[in-house]
Amino acid sequence: MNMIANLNRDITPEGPDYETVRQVIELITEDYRDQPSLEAIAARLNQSPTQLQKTFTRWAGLSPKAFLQAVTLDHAKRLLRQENMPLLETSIEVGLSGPSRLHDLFVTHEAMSPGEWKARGGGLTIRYAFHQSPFGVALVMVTDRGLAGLAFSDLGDEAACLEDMSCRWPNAEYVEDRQATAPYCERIFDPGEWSVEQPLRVVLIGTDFQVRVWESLLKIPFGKAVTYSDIANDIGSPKAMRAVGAAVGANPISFVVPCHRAVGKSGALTGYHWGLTRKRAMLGWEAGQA
DNA sequence: GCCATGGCTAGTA
DNA sequence: TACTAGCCATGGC
Repeated sequence: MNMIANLNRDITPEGPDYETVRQVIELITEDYRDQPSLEAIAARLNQSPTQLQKTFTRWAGLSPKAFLQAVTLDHAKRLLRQENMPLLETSIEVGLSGPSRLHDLFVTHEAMSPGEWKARGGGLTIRYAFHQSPFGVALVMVTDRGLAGLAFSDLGDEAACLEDMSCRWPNAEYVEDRQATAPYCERIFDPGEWSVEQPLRVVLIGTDFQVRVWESLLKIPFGKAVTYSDIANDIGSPKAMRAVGAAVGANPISFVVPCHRAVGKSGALTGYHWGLTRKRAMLGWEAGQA
């Protein structure tokens, strides 16, 4: 698995490849009509084309051109069409009864009781810290029951990011604690650490409906995509696709609960709480690991 | 009233 | 044909 090496390099502070990647995707997205050449992009970023090519390929496992193709409408449509059936079969048992193979990052999850949800985090101690990740700065939040939150931020926006997350559970007590969060962060972004024996523990804090949607998201395999209405079908409310969209958007544990794998029926990416650019990056990166 | 939806229609090139 | 803008039913917040 070459992605292990990729990730380790990215997590070190001196390997902020994501920043370069982000700018490339952004540029291409803005100017996609005139399909800027590698030379043109490199010039805009003040880098040599070969250097840019190398950085990008190291990060994504894909050349910039191939990466771009992986994030286009056509590709997303193909993903949806060929795989539509087996993706969300409700065969997987979810719940507290031990590790389920929920997408490739093995996860056990438990949901908060309605009472705990209503308390808006009251009585809960949440430890958090910012870490480097392949997708920019990551805010990791844990409780003693497991991972509760994962968010992303660009450099300099950490405060807003923390604010965004902490107002979801306003009554919780927040403690900055790198010691507590670091092991989670390493597990999540290092696929070598993904194992059935020691699944990642996550706590889903949300309404009943939201938790059902998030459980459904956990069933989407790595590198695949489903539509919002697929999810609506899966949870038994086929007409609630719009509500599903809202619930997907409220997912507090991005990446681990793969909300970036939900796209519109047309294959359009529609939205992403942490920025469409980041959604593209995640989808393209996953395509490159196959 | 909001919505990270989706389906339908009518108007363009 | 093919793409777009507009309209609205929908369900959970």
